[in-house]
Amino acid sequence: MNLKDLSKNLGLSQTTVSRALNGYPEVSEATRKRVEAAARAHNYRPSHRAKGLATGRALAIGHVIPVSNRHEMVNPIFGDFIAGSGETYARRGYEMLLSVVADADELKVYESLWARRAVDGVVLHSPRMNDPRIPFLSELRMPFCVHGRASGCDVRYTWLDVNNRRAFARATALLVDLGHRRIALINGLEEMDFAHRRRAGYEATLIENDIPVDPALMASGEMTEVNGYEKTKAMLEIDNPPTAVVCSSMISALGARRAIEERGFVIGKDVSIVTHDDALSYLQNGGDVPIFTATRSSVRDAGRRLADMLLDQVAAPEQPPQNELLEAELMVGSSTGPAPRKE
Amino acid sequence: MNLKDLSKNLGLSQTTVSRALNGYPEVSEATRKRVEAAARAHNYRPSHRAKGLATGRALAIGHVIPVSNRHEMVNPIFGDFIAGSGETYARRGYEMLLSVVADADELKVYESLWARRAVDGVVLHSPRMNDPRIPFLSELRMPFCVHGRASGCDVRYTWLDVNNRRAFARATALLVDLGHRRIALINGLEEMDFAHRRRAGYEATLIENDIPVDPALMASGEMTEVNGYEKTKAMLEIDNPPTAVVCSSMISALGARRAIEERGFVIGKDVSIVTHDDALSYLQNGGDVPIFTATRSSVRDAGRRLADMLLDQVAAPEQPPQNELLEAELMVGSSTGPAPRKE
DNA sequence: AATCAATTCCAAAGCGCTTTGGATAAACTT
DNA sequence: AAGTTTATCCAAAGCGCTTTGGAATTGATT
Repeated sequence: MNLKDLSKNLGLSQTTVSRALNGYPEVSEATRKRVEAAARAHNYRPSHRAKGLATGRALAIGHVIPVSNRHEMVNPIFGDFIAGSGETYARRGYEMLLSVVADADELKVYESLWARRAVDGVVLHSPRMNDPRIPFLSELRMPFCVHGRASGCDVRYTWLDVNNRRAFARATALLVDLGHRRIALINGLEEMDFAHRRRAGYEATLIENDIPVDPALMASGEMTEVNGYEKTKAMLEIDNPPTAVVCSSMISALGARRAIEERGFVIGKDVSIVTHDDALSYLQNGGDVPIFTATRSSVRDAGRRLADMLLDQVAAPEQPPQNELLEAELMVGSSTGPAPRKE
Repeated sequence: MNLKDLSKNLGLSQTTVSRALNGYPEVSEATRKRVEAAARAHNYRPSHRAKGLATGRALAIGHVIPVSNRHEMVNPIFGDFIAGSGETYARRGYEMLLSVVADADELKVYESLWARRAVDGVVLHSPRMNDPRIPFLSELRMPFCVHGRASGCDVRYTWLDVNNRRAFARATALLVDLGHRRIALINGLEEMDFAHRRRAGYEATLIENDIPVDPALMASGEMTEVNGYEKTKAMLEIDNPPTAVVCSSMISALGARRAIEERGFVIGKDVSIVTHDDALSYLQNGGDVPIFTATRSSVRDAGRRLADMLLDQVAAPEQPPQNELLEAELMVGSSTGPAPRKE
């Protein structure tokens, strides 16, 4: 059933039917009701494609998922983030288009999406420092919105980020307050902007408290269980090992826990853990009492909000870019305790 | 830059340019070369939307991601699965459209996608037993492909599945061979078809070996860390507790490990674990030696293959449905060992 | 020299919608 | 009664592509 058939059926012109369905005022209430009823009865749905052609808008937002060609890794937060933004798109009548792409080809994919007018805008994931995608998209004049930020990019752009620096400063401060002085950092990949900010927060707190920043206690890598395990394990073997670990993700924290327990230590007693928790649906941080003491910020909420910001920008491209900084909440669980006394 | 401009630029008709670019034979090689060069020079990309309108095909495949409204849970395998199928779509010139939807509204979304001709077909995720979506899509005559199978559906349809029954039979047999007789099963949600098959494999092996099937040793639930932990913990507290656990996912297995170690037991000595491993990129099962003994089947490969099967079906809808059953490989890691002697 | 087939190209219609620029009829002013 | 609004509707163009049904040109065949 298409517009033509429907209007023929009703004895009206396509114009009138189209206007009736899209809420234009130049249609009497009586005919509008009649049209709406007929549309429902015939299960009529306007073709998204034709609508897009006619209006020049794609009515779709692109998400380009970079698959790191180093480790073929898909960011585990991705599912929850998409779930959040998907809600917004559904509510506001947009489609979500996904492209999975080796990160080397990413710029080409943006260009192609835009040239074909396949989308009205894109969400940029996992920004790196001085991320080349940001000036590229700016120059393309394609609406976009970044999940995170990129230090070193001087153009203005829309972003939504967690206050990573503050979160990790607070996490570290909590451990310092508990008497820890050998605090390790298991961070994400160094080139990622969030990792950079987290480290800055961690270092700032150490320095404030006159604790030396020791490179031997700082590791970075993909946020996998195995990486968390290996980095923690290595650190526990050095002289003067850490009594506490700050982790960049629940998954690395699970690895850290394995390394610690494998060595016969008790979490929260011999070695404490604080981790960042993205509130992933399949990795809830325990029940009433969190397993891990954590800085928590829901990535699903972020997806919801970010999609709204992007759609706003698509609707009004001349408006100045919006920015939003979310604060993580610090939840104390059972993985932290006072630093063990030196014997 | 659109077709019209490009053809004007070349002094050719739109017909010729279109044919040159789409590889039709009624164009001389010389003009084809010329057209291709010009297209590249002007960075011309045909509008996907207009192409779709003209051909009647959407050139897109839909993935409807059900978000369980019970637990707001996004399936963690989703990211890797999408990464796999995305590769196929990119290679074959299709887009991937994602709809995130509360599972109660799922049928409506399929209907809408099809009525609007927004997609040429859909991938059906997480089939349940007697899944109503399968007859629904069949009746809609919409091409679809199931990741998994659904017992109790008598219509023929295209699917790709892991041999879950065999995998879990082998996992259980391995434990029986090691002398275990109290073997627990931490399964996914009972209404899921894969959980049903896994349980069937588990039970069959027990019965074959004259081991009683004890309901007290069988649990099911969402495959989260917390659920794995709680179910395992509860089982360890009963009389005659299990000496081995078969888990439905790495994530539950991490929870099981936590419960076991918390009680002071050593994995692979006091209690053994075998888990199914979907080979998720962020949850690799260790390095050279697997952490967990596991039945392994890459969900990313499944995504790649399934997308190919669906596109084949879209291209030739009259062909009979294809089915593919993948065998999981059994990898022995350090989480299994002989059953402890009764003291 | 006329016919035929093959090659190469094109004009125009059509996909399903929106939107512009009226047309018509009814209601209101002067 | 004539002119002016207002409310309601419509015909047709256009979005950017594909595809049908020729037309023009060339070379080969009788």
